[in-house]
Amino acid sequence: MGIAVGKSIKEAEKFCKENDLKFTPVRRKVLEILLQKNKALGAYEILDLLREAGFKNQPPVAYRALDFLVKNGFAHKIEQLNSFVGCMHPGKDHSPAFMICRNCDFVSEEEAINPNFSVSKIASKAGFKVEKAVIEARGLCHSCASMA
Amino acid sequence: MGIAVGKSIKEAEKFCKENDLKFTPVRRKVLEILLQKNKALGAYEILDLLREAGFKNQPPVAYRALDFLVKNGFAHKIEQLNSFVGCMHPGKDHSPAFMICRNCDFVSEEEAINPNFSVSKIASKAGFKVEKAVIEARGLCHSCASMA
DNA sequence: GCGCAAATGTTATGTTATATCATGGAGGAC
DNA sequence: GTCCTCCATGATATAACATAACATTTGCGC
Repeated sequence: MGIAVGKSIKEAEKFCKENDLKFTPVRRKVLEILLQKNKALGAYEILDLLREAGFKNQPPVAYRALDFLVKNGFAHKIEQLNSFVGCMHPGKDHSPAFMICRNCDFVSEEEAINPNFSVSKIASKAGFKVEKAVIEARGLCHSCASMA
Repeated sequence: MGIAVGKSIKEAEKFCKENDLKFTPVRRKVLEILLQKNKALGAYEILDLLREAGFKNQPPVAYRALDFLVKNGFAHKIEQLNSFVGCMHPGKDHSPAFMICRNCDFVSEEEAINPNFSVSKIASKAGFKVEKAVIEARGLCHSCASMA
């Protein structure tokens, strides 16, 4: 396990303790899987990895853990891929924007907050009150672009 | 049929003629459905409406027509809902941002282009080359917000 | 008419996600 | 400590979304 993964897990543990959330074994394991793989994984891929690790592997096992992680900011869903990534900036209040490489599937999480723009700004013109914004770009990551 | 719907259909027809695209009956009908309903529809809802209109209703019928419409800019997929909307600004080169009301399911399409912001700007810091950006906000539309 | 390419018809299946009810386990009230 | 409640998990089933693969038809240039 990378050291960064261990650190993130510890932070999640601490956050849960402070907020009366139960960081159960299956939730911890799913977060470890997401952080270790460091790419977008579908629920059923996660399920396979859970089985390998000795957990039960019916779909609700993965979806429940993922719901928990997403709801509490430890992971994000990538809507375009119907898959999930571990959060790179847990704990902090943030507006993520995801960059999804079409060649290598790597997903990087950037901060979308920008004083010049915001989805809210577009929205307010339309009289719309934003509660959650999804920003996902598809394209080529630096390393794949330079190979092409 | 609303007059605006007829107008959009005519524009689509013209665009297809000019670009050697076949605006076949099923493609036309799906676009009509999307424009008339003026909200996000799942492929299987569209399929039901196609059947009512006398078309075949196996899944590929809807998905193929939707692929055509999305590819050519006559419709968009709303990733968060796994559903589709007719395009409000067809023909023009555009970067849509969608506002999805969680109360009434109405989806409005705004223009996200802004020279100062852009997903590309966030991306370029990350060395990422954007080919397509998905921006979808969830929240409350003006009319639902004022009722609350 | 013939041949090609694209669209449609048709069957089957793959993939993603949730509903529902049963069971278990930790922690508080008493 | 025991009972109770709440939430998590176990387990089964099915719903919802999407595509693969191959056959058939249609429109069009020659």
